[in-house]
Amino acid sequence: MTVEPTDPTAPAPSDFIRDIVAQHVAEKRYPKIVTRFPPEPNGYLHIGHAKAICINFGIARENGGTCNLRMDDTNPAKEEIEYVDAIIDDVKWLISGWAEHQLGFKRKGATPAAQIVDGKPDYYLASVPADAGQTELEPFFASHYFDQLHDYAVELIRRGRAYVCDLSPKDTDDYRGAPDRPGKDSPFRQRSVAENLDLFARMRAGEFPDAARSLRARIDMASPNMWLRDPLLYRIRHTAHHQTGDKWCIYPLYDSAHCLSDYLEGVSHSLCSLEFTDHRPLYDWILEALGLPRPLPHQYEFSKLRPTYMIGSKRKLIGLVNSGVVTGWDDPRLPTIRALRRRGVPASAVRRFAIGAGVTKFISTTDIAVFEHAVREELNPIAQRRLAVLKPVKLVLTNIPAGEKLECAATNDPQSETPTTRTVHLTREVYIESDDFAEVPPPKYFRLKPGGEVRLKYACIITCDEVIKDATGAVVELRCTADLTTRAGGPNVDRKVKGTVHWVSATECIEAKVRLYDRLFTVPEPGLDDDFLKNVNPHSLEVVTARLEPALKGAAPAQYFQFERLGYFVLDARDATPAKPVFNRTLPLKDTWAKAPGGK
RNA sequence: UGCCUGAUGGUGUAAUGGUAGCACAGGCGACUUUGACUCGCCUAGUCAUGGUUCGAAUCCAUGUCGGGCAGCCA
Repeated sequence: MTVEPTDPTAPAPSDFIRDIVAQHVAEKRYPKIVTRFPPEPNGYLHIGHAKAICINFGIARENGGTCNLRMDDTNPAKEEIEYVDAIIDDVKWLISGWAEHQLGFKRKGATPAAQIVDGKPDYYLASVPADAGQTELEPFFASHYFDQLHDYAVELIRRGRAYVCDLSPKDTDDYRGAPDRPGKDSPFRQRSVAENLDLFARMRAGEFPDAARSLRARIDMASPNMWLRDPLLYRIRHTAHHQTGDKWCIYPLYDSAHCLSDYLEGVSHSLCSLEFTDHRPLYDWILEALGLPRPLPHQYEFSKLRPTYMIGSKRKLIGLVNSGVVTGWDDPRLPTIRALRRRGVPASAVRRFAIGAGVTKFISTTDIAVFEHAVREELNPIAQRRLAVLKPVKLVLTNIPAGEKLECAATNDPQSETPTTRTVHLTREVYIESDDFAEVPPPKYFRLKPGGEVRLKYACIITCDEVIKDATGAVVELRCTADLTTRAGGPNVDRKVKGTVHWVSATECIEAKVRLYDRLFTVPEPGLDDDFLKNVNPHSLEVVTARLEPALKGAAPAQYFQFERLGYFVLDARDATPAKPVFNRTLPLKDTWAKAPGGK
């Protein structure tokens, strides 16, 4: 797909959902296109969520609409406030520069307001742009609708569409039947409206212990769709909620809360992943049963984004963190948004990848190479070039006196239309990459070898005269001659040699810890195996002490660098200090040589 | 042996009854003071079988294979 996700003027890529939205826009079915991104605050966002974010915000963006960020927090037992801030932060980062004007928040503390529409009572909570700024804003919370949700539940009872059921959880299961076997009616199904109203009020008042009773929709215990077999709407949970404290001891379930939350916010298109397909008839049933006055939202499902070599399952992610395989939720090897960000992946690259994967109902796995391509595609034009040597070997230019500094102009941004340069100093002693020298070179090796020539990038051509080894036979020093006539401005600057090699001055460089990350797993689909920990790549992290050119001393977090011929790097925002820089390798450069028979 | 849902090169995706295209990956070559980038060329596909039609990836039927659903999780 040839989209430019970062270009705000780019035409929207078409897919089956966008086609539907376009049709609704054409027929003016809704006053405004409103989508939503509804994470449950019980974990961190990951690359899979990025797809949902891109679809929901993308469709809002393309239709002059809004996408509400809503915490789907109807289960106090599982959710924690700690995740809320992280989610907000991740979403804002991901849409920044692309769809931040679409982000819908609400005034702090706001709840849906009662209104009359077409003579009917109604509740509505409008969004305000998150970038409006004048007032204190917050995301939406399903828990902030508990009053209205409760009123809707009461209305369902009044309409004879819901009842209080005294069946235990175990009996409820038994009565439900199985996919190929109809369930049977609860003995409490025919209670009177008055009795149901009374019982539900007493549930709310806290008269019954957890799970003693529940509120159920009265639909059809013989439905082939399990979710229509009198699904639970409310359960009793004597648990405090991070938003509502101990105000409630009954909490709505996903199915009763989600559709109504969408409605309350004026959502037009509720876009979610495939596993909710079976819930859609229930989503529609609840909204229709209530006879609501405004246009109803509708749900459409798409398949998740599953890149190879990554895992999306919350449980497995927790397993990685708790087992100590990774250092935390933002460990750069993880597919969480925080981790990707720390690793040096720009938000635009996450978007490019997520959008490029397309929107379908086909359950697919996306080659991680597509992700890596998207990252390089975004980084190549913007990353500042620098020289760094990861695994140094000393090289002495015997014809340059100690103390002499030869100025060389190094290009910062070769992809720019107006490239700029900085100065690096060529000195008598430099470091080059140990990979760039071979005493017995493989075929087609055009780096440095005994008696061979190579260009020190931005400097000059050198010849290797002598190889010095230690007692164990390891190469400790290369003694070379520099041909200064091949420097920029020199008479032989245009002399060609096959190989060009990066280097840093041994006397001017700085030391830094550099983390070389590789994919976390050794198999493309680690999630397939329940014992996925055994597929962890033991070499997913290598830490080296590298030598960097002095310009890197002033590096700031979120500055993207390309260490020439090596890859893309960023300062580690968490562990680096001014005195002790730490860099993370985002990705290595593509390396055709490494794939060649002689290469590595 | 229930309901829902899907199937296009190795991977992902487009073609909405009219030339099966794009991207990634892979291969070859050009360029190169990054074995990067860029550029050129190449490899490779409609799940199967019937049917409708002048014409089918697309519509119909049957089959095969994949995924989801039996939480008081979302």
